[in-house]
Amino acid sequence: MAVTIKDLAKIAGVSYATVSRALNDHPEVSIETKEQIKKIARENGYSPNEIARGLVKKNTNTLGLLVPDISNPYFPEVAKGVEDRANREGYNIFLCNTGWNTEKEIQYIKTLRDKRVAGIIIAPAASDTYKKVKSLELDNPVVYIGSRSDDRSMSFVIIDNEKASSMATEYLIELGHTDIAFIGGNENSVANEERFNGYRNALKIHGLEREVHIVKGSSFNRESGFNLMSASIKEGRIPHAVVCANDIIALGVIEALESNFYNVPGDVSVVGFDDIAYASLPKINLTTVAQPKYDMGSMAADIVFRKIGARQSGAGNHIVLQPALIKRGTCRKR
Amino acid sequence: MAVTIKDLAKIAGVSYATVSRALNDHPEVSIETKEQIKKIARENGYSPNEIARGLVKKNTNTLGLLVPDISNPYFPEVAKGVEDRANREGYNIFLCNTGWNTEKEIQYIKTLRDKRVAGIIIAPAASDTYKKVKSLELDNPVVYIGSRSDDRSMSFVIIDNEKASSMATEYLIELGHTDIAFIGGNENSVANEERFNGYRNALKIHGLEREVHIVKGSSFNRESGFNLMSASIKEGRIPHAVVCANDIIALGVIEALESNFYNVPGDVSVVGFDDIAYASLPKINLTTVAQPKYDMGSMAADIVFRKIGARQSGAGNHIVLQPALIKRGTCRKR
DNA sequence: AGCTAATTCGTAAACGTTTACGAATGGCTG
DNA sequence: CAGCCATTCGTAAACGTTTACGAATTAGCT
Repeated sequence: MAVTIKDLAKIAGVSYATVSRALNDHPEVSIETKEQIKKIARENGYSPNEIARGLVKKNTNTLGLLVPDISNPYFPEVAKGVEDRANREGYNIFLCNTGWNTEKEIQYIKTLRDKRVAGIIIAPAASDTYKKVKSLELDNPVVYIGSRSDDRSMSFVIIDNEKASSMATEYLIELGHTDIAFIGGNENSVANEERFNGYRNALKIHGLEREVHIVKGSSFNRESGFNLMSASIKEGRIPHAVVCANDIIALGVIEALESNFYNVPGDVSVVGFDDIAYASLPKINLTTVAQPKYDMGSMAADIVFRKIGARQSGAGNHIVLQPALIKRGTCRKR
Repeated sequence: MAVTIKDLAKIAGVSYATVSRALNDHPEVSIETKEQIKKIARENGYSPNEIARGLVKKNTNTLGLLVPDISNPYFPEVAKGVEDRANREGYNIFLCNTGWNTEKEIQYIKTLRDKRVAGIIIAPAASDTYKKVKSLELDNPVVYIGSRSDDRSMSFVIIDNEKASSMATEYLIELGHTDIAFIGGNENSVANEERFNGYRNALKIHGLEREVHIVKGSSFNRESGFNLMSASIKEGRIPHAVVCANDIIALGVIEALESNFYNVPGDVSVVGFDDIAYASLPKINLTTVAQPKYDMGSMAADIVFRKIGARQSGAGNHIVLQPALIKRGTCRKR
């Protein structure tokens, strides 16, 4: 159907090798024939078959990006970072929404591998993502984003979740809160665990350990935050403050508190995590810890490209960026 | 580097055609050799080269999806719809963020064409997207999502933007507002235009035409909404109500109003468009018109697959879904 | 003129698959 | 036992490119 390089060759009266060279601006073809061939290509609406080209060049100009939930405003931001960076290199990205499901993750990674993507960027769904991926023994460079495994051979770009969470918790402690709860997201998520650890460590350091008020997480979404907080309220457990594993969880938590006539921050202080765009709405005004989402995306892509350049896989690249506590309106002195 | 079908053939002591057939479960190879070959494939970590396969099968199992701004929560939702539907067919999707830029759109489409995607789903950036795309004379099936051109040969899945906008405007009129403003998004966006027309028609029908209070749009984002409303306020133009081309614009509008000490809905009623997830937050509680975002995505993918099945391109498929006015808390009787 | 070197192009192989066609083997029927 | 069909596999071509190698032509130089 589509016009190929051979068709052009027939029209131009040259061999198809010459056509290929002309279109790729090789020096060993004369200016005139180059012009001629390019003209013919234009006139016939020729479009190079990238997949044929990819076969011989062993390069698909394609990256894979796995995110747990593209509906969480955190991820579109990193996706943009990845894509913009990839674009500068002429690469496209496969977006894969894993739904916090490691099965689906592996499924996706396998097809990305079969499609011979040049690299894979993973915002992992759970802690066993790492082993599972490792067991795949991929040839493709992989870089994790948002959380890390302790396997130093893997590359990642993260913020120090634990420290960030500690910062948030200590801020709450400074404000005079002692009964501080943690409401988590997916329990098997590494980021969730790190954030929980940061929270607990901060309490421990300030001698508040016995006050730890854990609400086990379930999912990184509004409903989960709402339900967990509601349940806690129903049990009569009303903490002074709550640190949430996520901004959207925080939104659900606030929703639950206020629908039970607890004022935020009047009665309960709340701090989120991620600083999604909607956290800064005056009506929301959520105190939270910010991550450089876009930059994390572009840096992850950057690492992939470095790995592609350097032929040997080499050691893992590790980038840990600084979080920032954004003090807004959902926390108050007690 | 990677193990190929020929390597497996050598190990198994059969021809590589047999290997191919075995791995694809062709009937003409005996059960035993099939098992044998599959075992060898597993042991050697064989992964089929999809791009080589794609070359001969002329099929990449890949779709392209163009969205203007993945950061607008509307688009991740349709992206999910597209992706989930595509996944059921074993397809992956290239996500392309066009930034409301038709140049970038065309650029993307060209590389998608070169990469021989099976189909392209476009949430167009502007009204001239249609002609530009048409002039590309693509072989790939294309379906538009979110807005249509009058060229009936093109496929699309949309809601009736004009009607939806009319609904919203009439609701405002019913509530007793007469001075109703429209704050738009990107001016050359078709959806924006349709929504503006719906607004104006509603006013006309109710004899309010002279009251039309147009604030020309600039972009589909919060800053734009904020700036336009702020400017209007600065000029002393405080409408009774404002219909926004977008939820995030509405958020910006509300922000501007309230930071100037106008109460919503006490002083000014506001209605948005899209019903993004954050519109339903109690603190936001935005009255808006909802689109079945996820379904629109999956239906668009559906059309693509139908087109792939039917060899001839055929007529355009047109799906127009029903919007729903979601009455929440940002509108009040006057 | 004769030789070398540069320029320009064509031939063919390769990338890793799928698949049409044909060949070999074996079993069955009459 | 001849003939035939079914089963199972191999050979080779094809998909649309890139590129190493070599051939042909021209130009430059002595």
